[in-house]
Amino acid sequence: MDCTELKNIYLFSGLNDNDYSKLMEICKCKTLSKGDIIFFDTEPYAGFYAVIKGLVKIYKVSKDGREHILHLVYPYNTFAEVPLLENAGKIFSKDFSYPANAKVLEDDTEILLMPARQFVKLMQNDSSLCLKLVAGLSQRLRHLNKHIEDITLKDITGRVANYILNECKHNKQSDNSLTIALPISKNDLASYLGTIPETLSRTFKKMHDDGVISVNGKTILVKNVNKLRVAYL
Amino acid sequence: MDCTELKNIYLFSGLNDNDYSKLMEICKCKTLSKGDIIFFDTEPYAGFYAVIKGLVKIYKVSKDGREHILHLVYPYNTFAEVPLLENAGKIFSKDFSYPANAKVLEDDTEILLMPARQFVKLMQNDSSLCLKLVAGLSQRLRHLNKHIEDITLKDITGRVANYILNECKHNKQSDNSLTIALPISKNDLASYLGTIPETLSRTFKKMHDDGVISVNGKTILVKNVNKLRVAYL
DNA sequence: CGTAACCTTGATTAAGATCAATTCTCGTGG
DNA sequence: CCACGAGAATTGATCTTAATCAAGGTTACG
Repeated sequence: MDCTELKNIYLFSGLNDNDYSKLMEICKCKTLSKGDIIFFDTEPYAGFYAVIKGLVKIYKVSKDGREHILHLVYPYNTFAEVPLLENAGKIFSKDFSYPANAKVLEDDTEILLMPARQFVKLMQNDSSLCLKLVAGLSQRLRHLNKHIEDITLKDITGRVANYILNECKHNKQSDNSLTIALPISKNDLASYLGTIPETLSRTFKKMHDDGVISVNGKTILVKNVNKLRVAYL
Repeated sequence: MDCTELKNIYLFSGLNDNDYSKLMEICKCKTLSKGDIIFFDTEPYAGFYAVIKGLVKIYKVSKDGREHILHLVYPYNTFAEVPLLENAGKIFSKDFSYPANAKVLEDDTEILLMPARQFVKLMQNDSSLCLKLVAGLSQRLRHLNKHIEDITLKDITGRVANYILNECKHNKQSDNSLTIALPISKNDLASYLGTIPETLSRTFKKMHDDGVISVNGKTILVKNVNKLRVAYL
């Protein structure tokens, strides 16, 4: 792996070359397969990660075994920074564990590990890196706030419509009809939206019957973006 | 107001005196009454706030008028930092608006405004402040993650039990029976827990019938902490 | 006092979860 | 290349939870 990948990581974008070479020195690259566990929420904290290629899910399991996905981590995003950054100012202890579970969703997923102690040192001596972190964390906070809003203020149909509309933003084509490809299984999507596969399936069906979308495997053809927005959201 | 109050703000704790006097220079103090609006989510962003005394709620309103409380801000906590910090690195634009609504819940609430532009300058030239921000933001991120976990993985009874148990932590007394005072109306508590007053009332009633708690106005007598944990959570 | 906001209680309804049964899809080994 | 089996997805029937609707009761405060 070369420095280019580091530069693409949003949390690190716009740093100078000196910073990058320092980061290069301390990070460790791994290639993983679908289904691999990166960490459990019981494991001692070793550092945070960045996804270079592939897809990772961060999830929690409730007492009765139900799983809820907190984040889907796409390339060039980082995860599990919080325990590190929250305690960087203080003496760093070994008692921390990861805040959730992380599992790989695609084959040939490449991740970078940033070991905790070394990264803290770097951060404390580098104010531009520090400013970057402030910005990156704030962005994450905003996303999380949005997520809470979505799951508390919208019903399932609204959440699904919202999800589809967001996906549309990324790959915009002709204005009133386009296709999106689900990056995850419908099971996982259901969990991410705070529901179960059966309900998601029924919701898709209802939208299909309303003539708004048409679903084929992991491909969704959005027939009427406007109606999607107006009718459900 | 004196510097002591600034030092008590968690986001700023442990800075040196030079930092405090600089912060003092730029911040503005206000005293507000119950029901006052601090900002709406439509207003242009002016800076972030710290609560010195009293209580503030941060909330969103859904399309059909339902309100959901995202945070309750207690003294020495800050709110609305995200838009500022997220964009500190870039040129600061005036197009931002606040991410949610903020309303005062108690009379004689004192808040501090940190004007955006001035604070950004300060932050960019002060690495210890910057490190503090990283830690503070991370903590917030953790709280939010916890909140998501709570509202997605637990039913209402579980959320209420969870809330009570958390309050118990703060004012711990004898181990198996104690009282807590609700800092907010039951309406607001319901909204914070992602439900409505009727359901909250019924949940309290059920817990009372089970002999676990006893509610009198804003005072809750927890009769059996253990049962609360084991039976509902 | 009197009025408004807050709280409680009951009856009803609706949304979504659960349970159960099939079908579909796809990767693997014969 | 086909067959098999496992996981994924769909569908239907039923049940549970919590929201809604409606009506009193209580509290706080001018």
